[in-house]
Amino acid sequence: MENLFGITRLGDIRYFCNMAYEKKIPVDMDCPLRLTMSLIESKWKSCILDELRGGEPLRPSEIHKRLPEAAPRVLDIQLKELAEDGLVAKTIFPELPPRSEYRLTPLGASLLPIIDVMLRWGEEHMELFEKKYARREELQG
Amino acid sequence: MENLFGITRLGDIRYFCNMAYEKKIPVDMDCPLRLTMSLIESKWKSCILDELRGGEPLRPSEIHKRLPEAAPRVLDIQLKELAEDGLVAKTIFPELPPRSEYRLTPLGASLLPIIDVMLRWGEEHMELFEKKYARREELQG
DNA sequence: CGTGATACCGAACAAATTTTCCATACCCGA
DNA sequence: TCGGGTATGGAAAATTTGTTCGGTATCACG
Repeated sequence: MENLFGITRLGDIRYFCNMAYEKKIPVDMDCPLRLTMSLIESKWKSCILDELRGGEPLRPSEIHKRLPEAAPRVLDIQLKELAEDGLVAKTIFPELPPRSEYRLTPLGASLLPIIDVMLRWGEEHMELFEKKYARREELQG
Repeated sequence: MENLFGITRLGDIRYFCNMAYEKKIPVDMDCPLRLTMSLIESKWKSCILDELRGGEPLRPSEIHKRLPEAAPRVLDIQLKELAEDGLVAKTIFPELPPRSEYRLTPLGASLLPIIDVMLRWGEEHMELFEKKYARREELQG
């Protein structure tokens, strides 16, 4: 009935991914699809994984530069969540000014085929959606 | 500066998917990854596509039965969005009591490889996340 | 006549996510 | 000293998404 934590029962197993936000509704991980989606569905996570695909570690400032449309605060949060979920590893160097690096873990790298196929699908169908949806040229940016 | 429709410029191309909700921030479809994600990232869309994968059309009531944990209202909304995005086709039969069917379009079917790879990844890593995340046995449902 | 199934939608509310602004603390160069 | 870059986080507002309840309408069954 209620959706409060511990009361709603969505499945036999209760997990809480994405701990940067305190959730009241547990992620239902009985469903493999929803498990996978829950790890990558936030706005910029798939893009972050794509930026890290090469294997070389990236500093947060570099990730910000490569995804300039993302609010820096969101990238911070999503990097933290990706790290908590074990998809990226963070290395902090005890230096000043501060320096840190994020790189894909093997678990995160195992998601790359998913990123690949989504990327290809998007490239192949981008033109279709350009035509499909109304273009709002009258609004000047 | 502002995020109001028509003011914020996120890219050269402005689209508004998921028209069941009026959005103020346009979906940035310059990025192929975000285009693909925007079509399937809602809570139950990937599951709906998975249910329709066989090719045979399903009635809404049947989809509700197969996804009992989803709120019926959400399935209605997401089916509508999937139809608006061209991923499923809806057939309305002029009968009483009312009858309708949803089936995958070729465009929607072209997403199935993505669903497949996400489903397999989830199945292969479900056990890992069962161990990884705290089990909340003390809360009885 | 009352109940239930069918499909769908409005509206208010709850929850989750993103955005925005500000703050910490240190270093470097002008 | 002032401004900029570095990494990170609090906090509140804005936005998006999901939930819940109730309503429309018609038919069939008991």
